Amino acid sequence: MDKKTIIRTLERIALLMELQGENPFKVSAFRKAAQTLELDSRSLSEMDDPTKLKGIGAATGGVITDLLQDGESTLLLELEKQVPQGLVEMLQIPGMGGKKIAKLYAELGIETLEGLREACEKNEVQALAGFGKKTEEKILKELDQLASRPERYPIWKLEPIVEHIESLLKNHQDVSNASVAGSYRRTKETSKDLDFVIATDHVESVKEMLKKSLDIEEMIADGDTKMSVALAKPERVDVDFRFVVESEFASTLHHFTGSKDHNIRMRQLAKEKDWKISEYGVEKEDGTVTTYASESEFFADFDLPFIPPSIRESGQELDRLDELKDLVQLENIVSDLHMHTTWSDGAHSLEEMIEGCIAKDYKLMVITDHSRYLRVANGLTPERLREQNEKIKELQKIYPDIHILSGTEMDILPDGTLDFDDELLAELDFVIASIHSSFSQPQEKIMERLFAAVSNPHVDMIAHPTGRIVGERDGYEPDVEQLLQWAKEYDKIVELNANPYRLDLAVPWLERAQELGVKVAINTDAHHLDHLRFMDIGVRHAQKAWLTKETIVNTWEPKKLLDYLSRN
DNA sequence: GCCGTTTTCGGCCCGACTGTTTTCAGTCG
Repeated sequence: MDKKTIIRTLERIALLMELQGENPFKVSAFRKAAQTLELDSRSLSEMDDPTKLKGIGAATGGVITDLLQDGESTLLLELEKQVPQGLVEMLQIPGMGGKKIAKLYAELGIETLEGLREACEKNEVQALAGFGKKTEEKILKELDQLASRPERYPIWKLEPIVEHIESLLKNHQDVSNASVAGSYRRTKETSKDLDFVIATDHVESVKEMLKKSLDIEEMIADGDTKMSVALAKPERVDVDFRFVVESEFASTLHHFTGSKDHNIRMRQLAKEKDWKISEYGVEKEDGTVTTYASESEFFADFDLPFIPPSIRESGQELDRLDELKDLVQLENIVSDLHMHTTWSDGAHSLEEMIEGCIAKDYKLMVITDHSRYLRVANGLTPERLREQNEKIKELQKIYPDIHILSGTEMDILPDGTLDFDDELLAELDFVIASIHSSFSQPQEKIMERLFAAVSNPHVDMIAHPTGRIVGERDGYEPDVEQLLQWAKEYDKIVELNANPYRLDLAVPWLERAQELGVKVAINTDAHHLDHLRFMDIGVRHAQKAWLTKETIVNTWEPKKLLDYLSRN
């Protein structure tokens, strides 16, 4: 029996109970028990007695005991018998929760999506108490859309939408403050919808502007303080707008940035002081409501430092405040170790990229164009690479304020050899190795290729180690644990590729890398000057794994990094 | 269902919106 199975069982029980229309507090007790186990970093065998944990009582503890003893839970088996499978799918329908689904099942015997459709078409649903004509119509409409709508949208699809909406808001005369909130602001890889908080004294005028400027497929809600729409283009994504007055902006932004668990922890903190947090401010013990000019002031009122949105997740961030001072920040970044120029498939010249990095106040940069194997990307032959190397040396004299290193992003070929020989690699300041081909090879072969790179003395870093595209493809699925072990053993850097398409490695692997003491570099892999801005997303992604400045080599001063690179 | 020393019963984070009602339940975040 492993911890994951226990957690999944408790969550499944909660879900099935919800579908029975159970008391929501009872349902959440099972969810909380699952979360308690999840948040405990110990494995099951390291735990003395999991049933003694706070939040686990007689019933949830009984489930754990059952699983440990018999490998199954009688409670779950019982529930699975009582609750038809099809009810779980009904939860995907917006507006349908446990209570309504339980009622439809109890009174009309509806247990599948198809059954629900038939009942609606026969107008049986609107006859139930608590249901009506509109509910029935809405269910039918949502059933039609169910198959076509993705559950979550990757960050790179949302980014242009967010930029567009933020610019609309910031350029509107009646908007004094506006920000995206929700999981997007927390830099989650994917989001279910978008949330915006808007400070204004003229809600109607801002709403009118948004209705006119956005391509809206459906108005989901249209109230005095909140408007929800489904966009038609470029994605059918739901967007929520919350309107507040300027003085409430900071606390509303905090509230709608979440996460839910972070907010619950904050509310518990407030409760200990006999205060009450709402999105409009903090109600003190004497009944007065305090508002804040910024989130920093809000946290300060609780004697807390500013907690970056990226780490507001499990609520456990409040137990790790002493680690905040070491957490990597954008202003700590002094170099970018992976970028392309017109020499291969980049859009800008060497000079332009150098000036772009100087504009970012970087102290060091590495030019890493593709190697010859990557024909589609105009990969450099050894001759052209040597030529580029010479050119960079000349440019270094023209730009003395930044260290310009000569590097390559060298392909690891499908047969497990490297694209350049050791003699050439030895002439370079920095060598990246990466896989761009034959993703579908068996893991064993992929690992053979990665080992060839890691074990080569000239290779400094493995770029985008899994080849994944967020929300699109899993990449070549290497044994990342093994790769990280090798990186430790051979003292190599693994990349956190900051391009929002990639964000590779993913957060759990970054946590593991730091745990093992493996060095990480956050790089933009810029193919365009504009891509240098991805550093910000990369840093926030790194924060989600609680990576420290020390772990991230591009926070290091040039001397320290150069010393490391000349270690052999 | 779980918790707790101002509690072993009564609250559990809190508020907006919709659709159903005719004062509120359900859902959502």
